[in-house]
Amino acid sequence: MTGHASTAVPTCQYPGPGNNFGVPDFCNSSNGTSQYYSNPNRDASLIQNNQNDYVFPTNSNPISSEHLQQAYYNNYISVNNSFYPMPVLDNGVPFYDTSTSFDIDSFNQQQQPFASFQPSINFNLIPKTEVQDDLWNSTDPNQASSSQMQSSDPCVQVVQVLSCYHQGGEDPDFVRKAIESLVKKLKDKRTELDALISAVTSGGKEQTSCVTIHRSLDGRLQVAGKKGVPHVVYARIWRWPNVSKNELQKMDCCRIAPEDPDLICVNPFHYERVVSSEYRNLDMSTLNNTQMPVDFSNILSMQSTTSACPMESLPVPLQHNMNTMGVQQNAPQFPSNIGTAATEHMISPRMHPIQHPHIQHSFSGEDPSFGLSQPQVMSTSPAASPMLTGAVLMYGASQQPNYVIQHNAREPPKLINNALPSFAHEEFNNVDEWNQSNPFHVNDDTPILYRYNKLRAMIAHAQQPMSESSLDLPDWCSITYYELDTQIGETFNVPAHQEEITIDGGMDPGGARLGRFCLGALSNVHRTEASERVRIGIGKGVKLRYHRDGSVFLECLSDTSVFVRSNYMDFENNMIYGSTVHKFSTGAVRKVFDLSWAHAEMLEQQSQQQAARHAYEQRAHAGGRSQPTVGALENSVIGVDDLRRVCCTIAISFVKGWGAGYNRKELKETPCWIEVQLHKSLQLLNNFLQP
Amino acid sequence: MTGHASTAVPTCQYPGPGNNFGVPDFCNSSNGTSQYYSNPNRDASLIQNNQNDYVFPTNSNPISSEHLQQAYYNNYISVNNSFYPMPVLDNGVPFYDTSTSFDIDSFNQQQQPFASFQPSINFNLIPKTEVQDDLWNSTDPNQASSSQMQSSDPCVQVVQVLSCYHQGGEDPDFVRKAIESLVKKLKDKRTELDALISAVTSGGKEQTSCVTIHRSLDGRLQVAGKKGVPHVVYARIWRWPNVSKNELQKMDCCRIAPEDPDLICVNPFHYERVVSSEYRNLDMSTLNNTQMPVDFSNILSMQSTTSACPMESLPVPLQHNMNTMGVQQNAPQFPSNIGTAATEHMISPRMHPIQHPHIQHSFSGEDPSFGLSQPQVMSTSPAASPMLTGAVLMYGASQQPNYVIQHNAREPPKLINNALPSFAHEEFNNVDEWNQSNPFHVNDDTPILYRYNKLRAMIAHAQQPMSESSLDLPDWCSITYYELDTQIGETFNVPAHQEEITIDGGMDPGGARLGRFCLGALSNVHRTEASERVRIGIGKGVKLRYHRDGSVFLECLSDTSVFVRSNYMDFENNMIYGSTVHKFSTGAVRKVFDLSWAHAEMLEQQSQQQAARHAYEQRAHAGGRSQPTVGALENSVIGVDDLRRVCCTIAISFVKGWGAGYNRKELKETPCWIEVQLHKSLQLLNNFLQP
DNA sequence: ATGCGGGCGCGCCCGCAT
DNA sequence: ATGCGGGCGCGCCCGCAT
Ligand SMILES: [Zn+2]
Ligand SMILES: [Zn+2]
Repeated sequence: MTGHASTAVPTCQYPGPGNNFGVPDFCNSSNGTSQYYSNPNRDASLIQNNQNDYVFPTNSNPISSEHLQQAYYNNYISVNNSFYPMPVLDNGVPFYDTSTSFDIDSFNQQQQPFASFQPSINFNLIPKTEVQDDLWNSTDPNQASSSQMQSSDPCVQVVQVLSCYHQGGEDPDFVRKAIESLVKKLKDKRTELDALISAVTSGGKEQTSCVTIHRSLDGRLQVAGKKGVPHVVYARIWRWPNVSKNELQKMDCCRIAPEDPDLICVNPFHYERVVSSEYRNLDMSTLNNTQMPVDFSNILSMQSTTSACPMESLPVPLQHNMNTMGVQQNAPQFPSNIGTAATEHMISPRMHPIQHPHIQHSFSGEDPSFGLSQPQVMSTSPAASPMLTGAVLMYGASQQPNYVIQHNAREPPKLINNALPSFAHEEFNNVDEWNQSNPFHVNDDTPILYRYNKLRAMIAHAQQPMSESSLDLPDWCSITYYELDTQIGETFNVPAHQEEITIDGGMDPGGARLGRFCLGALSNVHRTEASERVRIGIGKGVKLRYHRDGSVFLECLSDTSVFVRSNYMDFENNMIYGSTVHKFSTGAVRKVFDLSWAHAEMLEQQSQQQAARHAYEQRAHAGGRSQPTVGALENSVIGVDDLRRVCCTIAISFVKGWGAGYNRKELKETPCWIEVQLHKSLQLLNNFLQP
Repeated sequence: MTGHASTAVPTCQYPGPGNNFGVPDFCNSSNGTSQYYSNPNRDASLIQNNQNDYVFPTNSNPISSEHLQQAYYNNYISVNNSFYPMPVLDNGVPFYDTSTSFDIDSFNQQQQPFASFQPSINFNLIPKTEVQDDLWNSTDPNQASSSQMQSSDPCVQVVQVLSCYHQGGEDPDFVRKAIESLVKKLKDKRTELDALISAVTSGGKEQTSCVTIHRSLDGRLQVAGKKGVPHVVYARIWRWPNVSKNELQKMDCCRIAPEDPDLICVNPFHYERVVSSEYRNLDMSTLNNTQMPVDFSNILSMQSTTSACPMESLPVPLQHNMNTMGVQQNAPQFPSNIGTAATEHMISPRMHPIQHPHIQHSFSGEDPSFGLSQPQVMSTSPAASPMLTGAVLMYGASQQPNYVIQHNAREPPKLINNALPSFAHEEFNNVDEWNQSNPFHVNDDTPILYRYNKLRAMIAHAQQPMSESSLDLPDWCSITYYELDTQIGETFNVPAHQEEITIDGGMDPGGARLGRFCLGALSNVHRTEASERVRIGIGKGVKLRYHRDGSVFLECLSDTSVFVRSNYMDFENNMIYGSTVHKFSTGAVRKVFDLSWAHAEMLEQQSQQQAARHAYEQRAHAGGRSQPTVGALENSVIGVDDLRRVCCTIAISFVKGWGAGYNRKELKETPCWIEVQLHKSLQLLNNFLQP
């Protein structure tokens, strides 16, 4: 990465001798009978350069140089608070900064090597977006329809430009056809087509007028044999790949009423994504059933952080049931190897630790995390397919956290970005502050925040998940003590009536009766020096308090800090699960678990998996051009051991932290730590896994 | 075959405990909201028996008992001069004879063994119609659409009845859906649906009113994704499987004008098949080109009747070109094994000799020859697929002829059916007389007569095929003499200027100069006694006269009869190629060859093969449910050695005949015979085979 | 020009879930 | 009831052959 100013690099490359990236002059159509753009001067915002140049309207809100500098880090230009791929420019001038003309020749000579006219770009940094390449260089005979559009047709150029901005997550063939269809519908409505181009290419930064198409009788359109609601289709293409109809709300700027019988506005920036109303009245009945308590000792015995493949220790039938969260029994045609395959493929870290929130490694152009400006990444494989719309936003079990949130007594949490080089460490008093200070602050546009808001809505409108049947559980949690990756001593069960438990460095082996789990009494012949030293520091340890609503609070009693893995706390702080270590200073008390959250998370996982299965079956049924691989499905579901770790456990390391900024990468490298298994949540999970 | 009266057996079998084959009562629909047949007494022609019986209108023209007796021979009922499969009846009453009721239960219990309730039928005689079975017992998931029709829906029963009468030659899935679609369109037009049922089940014997459906804007409908003209679609299903739009002409009885903008009549018996007008102005330019004469010695050297696989002696490239009549070079994706495979598979006889014109062995229900009442059968394989719509109607090279037409001097030809037992030998003065005497006389409904009429139209409107270039041929024919299956002596060439040639038993080896081919001069050390005796009987032999229009006349000069294979004469007498031996008595003179006919035949073969190739490619492209086999294609094309034999040769056996009624089955078993190769026709054939 | 054949989307229809 | 999703045919469109 060179230090001097450079331009962004697009995901779609237009090699060609021309210096500009342009749309051809619509006035010079060789087809005299075409009604398309036959008036040479109908729009004042158009500046005509020469007969082959189409000049985009000058962007009224040029991006500041500091924004461009930020964008420089990862070769993406940020527009409208989101990252977008930027078309190729070789004049050093950002695309939106001035009136830049597109050269038709650059479209027609894609065979020339890209480097020949882009010498200033370090090509090692250019993300290879294979799907995009397929889009343009496809030799698929199924794409014959696009060949009907002559390359001389200006529609084709517009389609190609608009295709550059699609957000991935859809079948490229579908995206192409959908854009082709839209452009065709707009070709006689020049103003609206211009509005669409401006909206999309500016990423919504420009205020644009409505882009309307005829509304069909049932409000759906069909593209490539697939039906969809128009504004949802195009919102998915250009804004949120996985948005659903219920989540889209018209903004005030849109002049077309939602109930307009003739027209529908498909301007993707005339809609905002909101929490779906479908969760307002969420049915939590699965929690209130009074079915007999089941034996979930198998789940309890799982050791996701210490076993290389914890699923292997389970009985085979349970593995099948568990790994796909009940999907298996509903889909007999489901590949039978999905169980173990998912466990192995999804949890293992596929991603290098990020170095800076703005210096993300970019993956496939189809990756839903593409352009995500949150300081967080997914555990998803970089080879993720376009199907990966319901991907799990979490760190894998052995991925190192990049953030620390410091929890001091009587102080708000403070975020420390340990992924930055030490001289650049940033500190924010809370996530909101961090967001506000972030020049690329996004609102609800990122998958993780959207997802968390959805969970909050579910939690807010759900009934109390603490049903009577949970009173049958003899213990509310069990605690396992580890030194490094080895369990020391027996798992310690905390009975339901003992709502407070202290885990300390004491030596009393009978402390259980007094609500104490004395780690000092546990012997380890292989104990390391580091563990010896840390055990001394445990001191008064920590206190866990169990509330009747199922929530758990943690208080640090020790003189030294404890470091906590609590995915509920990640959620509360809008951090991706597993991305953050929560540092508890002496006296700090925080809620480390919430049963409603856990239940909502399980419901959402189930929903995602059903959607993934549906998509898989759909594609498998459709056959032909985009046969999904099993891998695609694997990537979109979460293994049950992940779910168990996220939803049903808390881990506490004494004295020593882990992750970015610490010597130890993983929790299981810390000298002394405990994992708390929360039984009510495990029971919920188990109920989900029942047929 | 038992001697007592029996009922006909259908191609589709309805096992079930009920005694009747019926359509359920439409008045007792369980769905109260259905508008379908909700008026219990709207049509006086309906007689209600019980709530599950639908009584068909009594046929006003019951078939006479003698017709039924004829039908008894082959287990098919003849209606309207054609054979139709007859639904299962176990009460001994013909379906059309009285008001017979259908029992819904018989449809719903197809799992019971058929024999258990049809004990009076000799099941060895029942043709196994696999395609029909597939239609009813299909477990193809692609046919899920039909499952949407509940078995309680009376539409289903009507569809099933109507499906029984389809003529084969179409994709069964398509047929089913097409009938379903039609019945659905007619369900609110009770009178027209009744008319359709009457028309189809009576095979047109009943005069029926128009059956109309809405006419689409472009006049086409779509069924199972395939578009077609409605009346053509249903005419193909119920009358002529391979009919094309141009061949269908509205009859006077139809009340719907062809140009009616709203309605189209799909009553298949409101149309007649006529010779397509597209042959009226047939382009015979291929004959008039003045291209250089080509070497067709390869064709001349072929000995189709004596070589087991004559193609093998040809150079490989020519084999490829010849076997598929130019299809090969136009279809690079064509299976490369079609060449030799076609030669072997199509020519060998696959059929047992027929015993009686009305006692045909029935083949697949999809076979286009199904129900053919002409005293002729095809050389087509009995395993012919439904694709076989352009099948070759001819006897194979080694199939024995079943008929003799006696040609006496100054008398019209007289047909003798030697396939009948001797006590039942029938003699007719000509084919027309035979047809008139035939109670099942058909008009143009049989493929062979249709085809021949088409050829006649082509001949009538074609230019004279005798182009100037043919004058370049040094010889107008060559003659090969055989004893049994062995050629004796050298092939005898007849120069173009020598328009008459006599083949006699003389001994003059220099007779060629005088226009004589003296067979008596040819020696054979292995000569059999039979050949010795016959050679004595050759006497003055035969005289061939070549006319400038390319036709050839044969005169029998011998005191004994000669027996002639002349496919032109077959054509002239409406006999299937190879089905007939033409017996020439002394003094008889007949035209044995016509060049225009030969050329028309080649054109038609080419057309058929192109259609077959098109169909093959279409299905191969479509893939999925009805992938055609290479065999299906093989069956629809004729090998070039067949074409050479049919179009370019005449064979004459002295004294002894062959085929049914004679001791010798095949020509090559006769003691003394000659084959005449006609060079102009061979040149035409060769031109067809040029790329 | 005209017919012909095929691709594909909206309208219609239907089943399913809630 | 209502929404949702999907099947399938007619209308529209287009390319090709003649
Ligand atoms: Zn709008
Ligand atoms: Zn009619």
